[in-house]
Amino acid sequence: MESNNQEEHTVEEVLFRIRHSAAHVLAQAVLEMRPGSTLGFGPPILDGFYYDFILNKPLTEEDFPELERRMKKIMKRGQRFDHEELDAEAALARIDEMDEPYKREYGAELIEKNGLKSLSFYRNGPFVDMCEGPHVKTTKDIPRDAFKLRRVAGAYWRGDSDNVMMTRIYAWAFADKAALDDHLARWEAAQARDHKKLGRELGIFVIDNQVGRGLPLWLPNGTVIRDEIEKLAREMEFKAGYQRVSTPHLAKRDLYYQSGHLPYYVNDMYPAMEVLERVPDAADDGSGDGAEETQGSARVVKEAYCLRPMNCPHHHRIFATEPRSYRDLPLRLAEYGQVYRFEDSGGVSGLLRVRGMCMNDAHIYCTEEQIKDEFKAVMKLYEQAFRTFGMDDYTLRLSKWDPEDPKGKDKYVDNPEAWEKSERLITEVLEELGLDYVEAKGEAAFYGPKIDIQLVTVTGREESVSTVQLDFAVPERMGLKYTGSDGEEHTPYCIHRAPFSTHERFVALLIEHFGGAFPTWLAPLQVELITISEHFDDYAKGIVQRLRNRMVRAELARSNDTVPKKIRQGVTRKIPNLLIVGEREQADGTVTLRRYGEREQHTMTIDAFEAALMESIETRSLEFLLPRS
RNA sequence: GCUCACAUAGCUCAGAUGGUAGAGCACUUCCUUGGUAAGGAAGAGGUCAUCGGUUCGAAUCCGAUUGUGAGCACCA
Repeated sequence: MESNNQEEHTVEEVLFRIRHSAAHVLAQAVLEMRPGSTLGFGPPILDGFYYDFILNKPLTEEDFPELERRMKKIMKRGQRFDHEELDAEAALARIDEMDEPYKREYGAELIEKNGLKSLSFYRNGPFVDMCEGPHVKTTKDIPRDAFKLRRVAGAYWRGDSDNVMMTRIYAWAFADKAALDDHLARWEAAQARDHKKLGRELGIFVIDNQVGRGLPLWLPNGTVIRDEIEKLAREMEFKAGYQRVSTPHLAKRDLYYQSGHLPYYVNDMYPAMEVLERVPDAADDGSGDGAEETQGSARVVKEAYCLRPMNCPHHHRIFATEPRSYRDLPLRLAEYGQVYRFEDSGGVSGLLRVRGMCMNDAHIYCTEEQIKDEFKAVMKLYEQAFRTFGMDDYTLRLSKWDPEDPKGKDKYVDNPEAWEKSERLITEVLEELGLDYVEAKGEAAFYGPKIDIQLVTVTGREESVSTVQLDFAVPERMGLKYTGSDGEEHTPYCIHRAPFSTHERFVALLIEHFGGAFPTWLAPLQVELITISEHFDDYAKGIVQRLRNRMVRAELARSNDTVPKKIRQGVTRKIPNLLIVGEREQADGTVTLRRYGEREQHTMTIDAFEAALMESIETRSLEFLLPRS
């Protein structure tokens, strides 16, 4: 796998040229099939390319075979890519000639805003595109058997939902057929790990539309996994000095006005539940102002409740229940709290994007001097958590505010000084811990900067899993105070953190991470007993009971099936440990272990198995530690 | 929310051009008591997502609604 940088760069550049050129060929073929259509952007991407169009008649995936045929024909012709650089005036004239309004918009912007003196065009055969290049020499240099049209989707012009929606055609493209085939095989293997698919197959969760979109029902197997994660989180938090609290799923709407959440969140919240009160006629002046008229009386909103979109205000109220001293800080309040967010319908998906979720939440109230140490402790907690699951393929993202964002006033608390200070503190934490991270401008919470842990799902989407956020704004809005050593009142800082994310998102990622084959400590069913025949059921039942007495999730496979079938079903269910028992085992007081994913079997005494099993569960081992024979 | 596609048994899917449904797995019963990835037989299971329209007749054609998937936007 060793390769020097120069070589790698060359390979990447070749791929870039191929994909970029193939995109032109796609556009060319689309214009053949749909003359008069308009072009958007058509860049190379990670595994291929796409091109955006305004089509005058829709294209669907059914048109792909013909589109691919036309593309191959163009490639066969070996049209030369000719580069042409036109000065601003000539360039705009050229685009007008092409009658491409979106290219025109972009070209004009490049000239006016970016101050380009000239624009670059590429022509191959009859097709001209405004484009920076570079390209391959001729269309023959695009391998005809290494691309595949993938999907048609909608995409807003320039990624702005206020703009027109274009039709985007995605394609895979590689340097040769082997690379494409390899990619397709990988992609299919990834689809098999999709948490939505495995979640159903393994009985982890269902989403029932009589209950509601984005509101998962956790089945018994999924609930076991949640419970195990929660147990781990509680242990880690207890050791780290957290205290647990428990608060309701809703609160009066006014609480969110006071916390300042409402203006930022109103679109993400379920509509408030309003409790109406009947008032006499006289009270209604007929204006209908907040009142609803019903025969002879009017109803006014007496109180309104919101399903909470976050737990913090509840915890803040707990902080406020008694006078706090600096000696009480840091105060760490933890709760697995259920929250509800009215996610846009198009975004809801499986367990990764839901409308009801249970968050591994905690709020750490501390002084300014304590921020860095608390942040560091939280970062270590993450690291430990992720290591436990063997997850190391993630990136840290330092999410900052964007002072230049035109919508900034609606997105962020307006306090530049506090933003700068808190971002500096967090940056120092990352630097002092020696952690690699990327910065993301404009991704901060409204109340402060944060560090997010970003994971890539099997379907290739990047998701935030865990988050640690520094909040310099809300405690003040909530009027939280503590008495400092100086005898004066001060406002605490608040650190919001969720190392285990939400159960929904975390379990989804764990399913994909383990491909549904969970380590023993996490597996819904840890041990299944398989008897050679019914005669050994009593022996097996004794073992099941013995394991259950130690809180091991063990079951006896039903005896009517043949041994090969029971094994097949156990493997299909991805049970980590199958124990086969028959005459030999009964006679010797042993069990024969067949581990998931292994064909080799290990016969050992019940005692030895139990000891090894308990060891791997208690240490939350990713492997099963076989006893030494 | 937007674009496109899709919706048939618990699951995975088949059902050209309109004539009211089929397989495998799972499930139930019986036979089988079998040493490492599917033993055999029988049975039960469907208002073809919902509502409306076209038609003598709709799973099939049209429309709306709901849901799902892939993208786009959003993602505190």
